[in-house]
Amino acid sequence: MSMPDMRDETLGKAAIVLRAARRAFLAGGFGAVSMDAIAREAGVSKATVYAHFGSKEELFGAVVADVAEQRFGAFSAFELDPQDIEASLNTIARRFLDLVLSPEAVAVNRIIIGEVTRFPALGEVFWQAGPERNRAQIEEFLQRAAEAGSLAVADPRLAAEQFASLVRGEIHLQRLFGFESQDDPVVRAQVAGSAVATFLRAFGRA
Amino acid sequence: MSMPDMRDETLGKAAIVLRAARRAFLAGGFGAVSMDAIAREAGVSKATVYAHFGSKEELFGAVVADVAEQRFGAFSAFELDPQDIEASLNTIARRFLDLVLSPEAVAVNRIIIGEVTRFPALGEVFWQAGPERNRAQIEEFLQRAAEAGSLAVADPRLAAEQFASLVRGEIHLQRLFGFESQDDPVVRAQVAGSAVATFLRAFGRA
DNA sequence: GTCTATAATTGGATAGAC
DNA sequence: GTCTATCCAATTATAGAC
Repeated sequence: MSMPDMRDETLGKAAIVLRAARRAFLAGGFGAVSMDAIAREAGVSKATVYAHFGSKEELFGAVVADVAEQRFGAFSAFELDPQDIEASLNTIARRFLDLVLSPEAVAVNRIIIGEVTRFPALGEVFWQAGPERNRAQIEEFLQRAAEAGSLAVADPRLAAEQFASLVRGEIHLQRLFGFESQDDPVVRAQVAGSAVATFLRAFGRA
Repeated sequence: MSMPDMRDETLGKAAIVLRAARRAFLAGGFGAVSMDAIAREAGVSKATVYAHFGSKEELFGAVVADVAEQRFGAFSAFELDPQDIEASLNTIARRFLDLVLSPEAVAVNRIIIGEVTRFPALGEVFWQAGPERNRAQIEEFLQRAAEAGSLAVADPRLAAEQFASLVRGEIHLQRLFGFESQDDPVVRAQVAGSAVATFLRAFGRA
């Protein structure tokens, strides 16, 4: 349970530690962050950290679970109109891109990918919480659009995957590789627009 | 300089250490591998390791440079016929997919992404050595295909990015997240084929 | 250059008082 | 539950002999 709006004073020590650990791990990864550093940043002793979390691995797992519980993937497409197909796809593309390029999402992705060898369970958990939810949302909309006759989509699941891949494009991978450039909204809108244009050439009705 | 075919006896100690470090880092990442382990695996003393590489960071950087130098990205598309567009695109897609899904490529990607916060320079180096080369190869072919009248591509660079994104698809990200499933060639051929089909619907002439 | 042995430090984890 | 103080193992790095 994450309580981002509460002041430290009203939080239990466990929550304070968890919050500090989250900041630290997201910023530095697993290996580069020590329990000493977390305790220091939380303003408690290391013994207190261990009173609530049995080990560094356990604390790390709790952080990941906490982040995942915030429903990273959840962006909705339910209210969008399948008739106005180009505008709706553009909206979806922008929401999706803003989500996957957000600093916190990038940080979490980096950590999971970097530590999945050491913590094999994390990959699946996070895939379900993130990309899988996103794909489901997109698929739902494409299904509706196909039924409304706005798109020629035979396999909505595959089309949703391809749409997501097109929108993510190179920029997502670049971000994972540490490129901080191209952060301006203009580039994002352009990337999203190009992806939608290509998708519509492949699956559009007109 | 990587000399993968040479026996240990003919290699200098530096090369032996580098090779052992490469195996170790690729298997376990940076944080989980100790200099002791590398020295042991190389069959030399730790002092010898430090005689050739000043620090763990420096050794890690040398490994990354060594891997990058093998031209990870280099797959060629020069000999493919732009007239037989579908077959050629399928060949490109398969080569590209086989490359990015190869265990070594996945391992390197994981490490770079996981450690880019600690080693900011690595990201750019590897991007140039990998994805950028691939994109250039694809772009060159699309350019030729456009000139031959096989494709309706206005912006070859953008089209190459979109082609690469479509082919990589979800499966690449899944692999980075640790999914070892779907490794059979049938799935790969199917993924590549779907990507090419969608790409051709968007950019094909017929 | 290479080894053995060891220094120096870090970092995960705990004991014991309150 | 929380703190101070500490233990202990692992790890980076180096000294000194050959």
